[in-house]
Amino acid sequence: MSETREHPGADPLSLDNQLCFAIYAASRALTGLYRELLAEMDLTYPQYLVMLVLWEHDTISVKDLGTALRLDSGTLSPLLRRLQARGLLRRVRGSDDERLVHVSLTDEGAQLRERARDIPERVVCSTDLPEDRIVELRTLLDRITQSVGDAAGALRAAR
Amino acid sequence: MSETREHPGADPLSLDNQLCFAIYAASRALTGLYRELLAEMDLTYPQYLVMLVLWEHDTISVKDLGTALRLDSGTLSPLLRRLQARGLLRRVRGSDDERLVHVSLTDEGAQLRERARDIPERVVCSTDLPEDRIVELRTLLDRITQSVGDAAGALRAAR
DNA sequence: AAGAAACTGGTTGTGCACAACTTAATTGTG
DNA sequence: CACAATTAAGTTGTGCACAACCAGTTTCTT
Repeated sequence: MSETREHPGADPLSLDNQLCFAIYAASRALTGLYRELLAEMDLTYPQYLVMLVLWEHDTISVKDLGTALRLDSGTLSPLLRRLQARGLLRRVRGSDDERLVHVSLTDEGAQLRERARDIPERVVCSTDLPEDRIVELRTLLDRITQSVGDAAGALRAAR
Repeated sequence: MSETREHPGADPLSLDNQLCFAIYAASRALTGLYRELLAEMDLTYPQYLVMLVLWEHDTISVKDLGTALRLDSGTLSPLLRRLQARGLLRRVRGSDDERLVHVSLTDEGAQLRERARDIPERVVCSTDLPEDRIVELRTLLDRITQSVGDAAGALRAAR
């Protein structure tokens, strides 16, 4: 086996490293695309995800939001604070259970939905994959997220 | 069906949102697994990627490193500084072209390779996917990274 | 009822990512 | 040669992501 290489991008990494890097690279590429698509609305991709959930639920606790997006309060708190500062949502401490904070849309936040309507289609076109491939891909990725999350959790527990 | 829904048959999240979120979630899950596996070496996943490249190349410019990992100097500069501070690598300004900085392994950095040997296998086991599925997945992801990167670049150029 | 345990959300600190800008070196062109 | 354009790396600023820790509530046990 020759070690000759002139292009650093073409070096052999083992199979799993290739896969992990592919997921990592695809995630960043996708975030970059959303950056362009969301620029006019001045939203980041994680902020857009929060808005997607709110457009469906209208009101939800920080905890449930974190469960849905698999993000903890250390990520969500400042993100929600920024969206609140922009007037897109409200946060009110629960009266029944004061540990809960309920997040809900303002009118402005609800209206933003219209401006975001065409984003899903634009993204799916940019992926340049037929629908059956997309479904296949998502299935495999969900499996990985599940099993890898379990494995990481097991390691964490054993630590 | 207790919820008022203005969209009768619509999915909670459209297909592309599911795919993008799946990639985003898988990427974070994988990073979390690497966090556990790399904890004893005190490396982050991006740092591990840099070390992987260096274990292959031994010496490489910051520019080529950025090309290989698709990261810019704003990300790499502080990351490399931290690895250098730990004594894992050196950075020397080029003598021929003084704009270039050449990154190379110290003995300690090279030795770390042994301790990282079993990580690829442990990760591939945690994914719980057969090899053919992994290859398939990587192929689809590479296609997405390519086309989405192109689309984002086109939007960026048109801005 | 009283204390222990669990839960929710928040803060702080570290480390990516990336845009925008700066500095210094090299290259291209007249 | 002069000098504009380009390139490489670094700096600064913003925003995730997550660990670790904290404060206030609730809930479980005794």
